Amino acid sequence: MHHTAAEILENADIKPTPNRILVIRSLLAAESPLSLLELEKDLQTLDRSSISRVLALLLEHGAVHAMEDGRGITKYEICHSDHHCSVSDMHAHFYCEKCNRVFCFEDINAPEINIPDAFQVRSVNFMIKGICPDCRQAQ
Amino acid sequence: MHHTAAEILENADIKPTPNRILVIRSLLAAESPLSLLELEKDLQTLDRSSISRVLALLLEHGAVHAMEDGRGITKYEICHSDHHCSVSDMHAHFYCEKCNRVFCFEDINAPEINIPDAFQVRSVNFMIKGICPDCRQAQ
DNA sequence: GGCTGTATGCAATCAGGTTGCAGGTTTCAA
DNA sequence: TTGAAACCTGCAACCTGATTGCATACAGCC
Repeated sequence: MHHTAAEILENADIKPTPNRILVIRSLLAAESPLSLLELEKDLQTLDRSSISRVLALLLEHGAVHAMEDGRGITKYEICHSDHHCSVSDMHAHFYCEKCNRVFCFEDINAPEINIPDAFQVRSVNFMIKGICPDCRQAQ
Repeated sequence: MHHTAAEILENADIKPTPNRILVIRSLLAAESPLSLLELEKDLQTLDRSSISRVLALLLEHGAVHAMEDGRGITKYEICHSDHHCSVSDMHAHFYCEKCNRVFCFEDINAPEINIPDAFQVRSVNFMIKGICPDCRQAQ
């Protein structure tokens, strides 16, 4: 379950370069999914384009999940399932329209979907939007 | 259920200007949700900013739904429930990663979500991504 | 060592979308 | 009927998130 950055890269069959390790560490340390720009802020020594390319590679190899928050901004989180991110892994997320943070509800899976066989499902984005507890209190 | 553009505007308490009627007609005529740029292509006489402002107004008054497809692009569709778009109205959508179209599954509602009370839910985005029947066949 | 392919950083570019502003139209009261 | 206020629209400029082209740097390998 709890892998190091190097292990995650090895599992995904990606060469562990310094940049890639830094990006994964940052994602692991975050308590919620991060956007490209949040990663850039966190990893000040890396160029945005480098982070973007690392994320694209990680996505391609299934090492991270991507999801859109409520504003068309993509957020990334480490995929915790060991090898295959099946559709049923996808848990729900909550996007706070005030503070723009994304929360994971690991225990709320995306529901069984029963769509015509002719559609080939690859992933599911299940985003609940509203106001988070912190922001409600602060109002 | 099947309203005219003017009726939809009246229901939403919005003054029916020509641009607004054109935008709604275009959305009604489309068999799937449209993005701002798709609307612009469809309504060649209207400026993109005008369409954008119409969409913002319609959204504000609950006359349309907005959803993000798989690439951070917002798509819009007419809200078919007569007056109040409660969370439970939200049906699932399918985004085809090949042709970028969005399909509605009107009969698949977003599931009951059971998240802590402290979170105030406003809307739900339930997007299934993959390959649509047409594109599978064309492969 | 020298070659090849990959990684990286910088700058430029792109795309979707919004905003500022000026001109036009509607509304409505005097 | 006139005039003021509010609203609507189009154009251009801008903003922001993200990607691409290109030159350099590096790693792995013979």
